[in-house]
Amino acid sequence: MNIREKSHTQTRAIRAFITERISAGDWAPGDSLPTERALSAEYGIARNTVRALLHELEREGVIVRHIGKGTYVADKRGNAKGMAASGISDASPSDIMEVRLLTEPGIGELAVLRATQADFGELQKCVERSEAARSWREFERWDAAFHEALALATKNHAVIDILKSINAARDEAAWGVLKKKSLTAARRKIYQRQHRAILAALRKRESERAQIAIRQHLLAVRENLLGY
Amino acid sequence: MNIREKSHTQTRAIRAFITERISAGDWAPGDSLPTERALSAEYGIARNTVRALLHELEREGVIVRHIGKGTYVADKRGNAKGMAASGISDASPSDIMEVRLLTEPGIGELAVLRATQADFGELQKCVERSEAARSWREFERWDAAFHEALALATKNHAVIDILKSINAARDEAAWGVLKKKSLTAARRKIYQRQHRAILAALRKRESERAQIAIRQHLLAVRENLLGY
DNA sequence: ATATGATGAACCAATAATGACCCAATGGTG
DNA sequence: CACCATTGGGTCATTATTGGTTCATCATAT
Repeated sequence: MNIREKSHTQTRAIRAFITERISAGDWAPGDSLPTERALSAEYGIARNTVRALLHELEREGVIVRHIGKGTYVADKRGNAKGMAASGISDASPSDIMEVRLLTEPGIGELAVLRATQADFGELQKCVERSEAARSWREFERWDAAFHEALALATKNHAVIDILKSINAARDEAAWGVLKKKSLTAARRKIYQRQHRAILAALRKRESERAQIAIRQHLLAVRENLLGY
Repeated sequence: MNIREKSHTQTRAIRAFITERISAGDWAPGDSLPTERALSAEYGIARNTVRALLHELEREGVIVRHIGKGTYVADKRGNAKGMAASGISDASPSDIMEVRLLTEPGIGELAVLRATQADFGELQKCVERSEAARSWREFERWDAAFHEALALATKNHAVIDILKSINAARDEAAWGVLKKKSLTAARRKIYQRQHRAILAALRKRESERAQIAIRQHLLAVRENLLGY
């Protein structure tokens, strides 16, 4: 294939060439395409021209691009497969907190009904580890583990999978700054007390109290995270 | 296998390589993996990068790590394969109905707050199409669409994704028999009335009534589907 | 001559990866 | 018992890569 013919409409030919390589499976969905600079060099056209091209493809939903990461062939729904298989995408921190408030009290209700001693042990471990955490990141991880253990205690696979999705979404980049800023030492203390309160209510099989405790905890988290 | 390409998004390839060696039995369950520092040297990537990799694998339950001891291939749950495509797997019809009862009333609450006229139109369309359906399969599809439209009305991406997961799970094989058997003409009539009741409550922005209507509907579905 | 598209280069912003350094738990060894 | 090497846990500043942006300039067709 020879594309070396400097004409104004040359872009079209190259565009067709690239879409062909994509639809031919040469570049599979989820895969990353060569970088703009690489394409520019490979085809001997200016990077600006490549960019104009890719911009079109992006608008058509054929590809997805991210600064600092690369260009990916869009799959069924525009997830680059580089990221976590979370099942939840495009969700804002506000969205996530809302859905947590929606689901987690109910999860507590089920957990009260079905939790075993082993589940309580796991929850206890999470509480202790989170209290021993020496960094906000580590605290975050054990906090997430606590809420996941709560879901595991329900013995409901659908509940478990949903909470895993939520945790995965929590773990995504956009949160980083928010979490770090919101996790002061004082707030960690509060969260720890709330975690212990939740666990205590579960242990006593007090459904109502457990739900309220979970709700309070999540409201506190949201308040600190988002300011409302 | 050559991974020496030093692109700055190359850890994915190395990650794949490692999981491959694990699933190939190269590193058997219970065995210890090379140390972080060894892997770092072997693959020519920084130890921090290796750590990020292993951290992912740990979260996915593929490996277990202990300070001072080492990194081990997890031996227990068969999570080694990979994530579920839809986000929810292994969930029984009973699980699904439980999680629907847990979440959908709350979704109704949010929908009351945020639904636009367009959303009402979409819901209306689903109701009418489901009533015009000439097969139980078609009815099912519009019923699922109705509940998804409800989620869309919340404008919360996390809620939407979760309901899509639930719908995907509903659509799986194991349900077929149950659904077909449970969907008598009389029951379809009841469901239709309930859908209309839900939509009416939403239109009047009556949160409490909408939630109750949704709950009633789901209880009826569960009763017909599972007998309790 | 002018309009349009392509070019090249410089710079910005987000992300990935690195290297250097420390801490904490574990298991030996003297 | 004390000490120490090993191993994972974590932080931080820095570098490299990648898409995002802008602008002055050149080339070609009309």
